[in-house]
Amino acid sequence: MKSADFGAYIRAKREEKGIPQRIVAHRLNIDTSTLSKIELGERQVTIEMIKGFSEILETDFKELQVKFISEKIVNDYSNQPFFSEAIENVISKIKQ
Amino acid sequence: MKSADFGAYIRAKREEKGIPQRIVAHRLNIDTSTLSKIELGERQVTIEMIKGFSEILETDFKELQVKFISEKIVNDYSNQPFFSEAIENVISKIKQ
DNA sequence: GATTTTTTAGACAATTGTGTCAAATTTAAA
DNA sequence: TTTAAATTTGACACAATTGTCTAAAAAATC
Repeated sequence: MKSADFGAYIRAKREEKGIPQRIVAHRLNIDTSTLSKIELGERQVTIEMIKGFSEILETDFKELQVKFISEKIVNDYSNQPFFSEAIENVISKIKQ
Repeated sequence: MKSADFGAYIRAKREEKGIPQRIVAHRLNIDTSTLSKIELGERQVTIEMIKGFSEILETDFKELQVKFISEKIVNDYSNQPFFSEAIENVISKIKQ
């Protein structure tokens, strides 16, 4: 599961705002070491962290949540046969 | 991650055909103990197993694959805020 | 250039999930 | 009902992943 994508995105946002890892890590109750690894793609971002990231990085929660979930799904399954059919099937399930 | 759903489905198909776990397990190179736990939802079905299941249970691969992936996605994320938006976003990514 | 701050790296223990084995239990067949 | 087959259970070793700690390295500040 490569996907340093999201971690890199977080880093970009953080540097944009000029906030050190120390501050973000504190908000998330994690070590700076862990955050560093997250940004480098060596640790997973969990969905529970998204709200915290959006708040401390002043990024729209909806946007970040959508980005996180959709990238995760694509990373996990897009190379699988019948991926698009599976997504269509998800939509069918939602609409019920 | 409850989701005994897929395991139960496998079991139903297997019993429909009257095939003992022993046979299916052998085809998948796993222990009957592992298969039992899979059917009971105590072990995960991996996507690598789907092809084998479809062959030994004489079930359409596409159908099983779609069922597996879509159920996994729904189980993992459907209770998250902006889930449907995330799925729409996946579709956007696919179409590129 | 020295000092402080930030970031990274590596080692580690803790946690979690895996498949297998052997034995127990349940089910089916004789 | 015995016997045999099928299924389940629990203990276990093994692997993968996690977050933290300490110290090193890199970057920024003075």
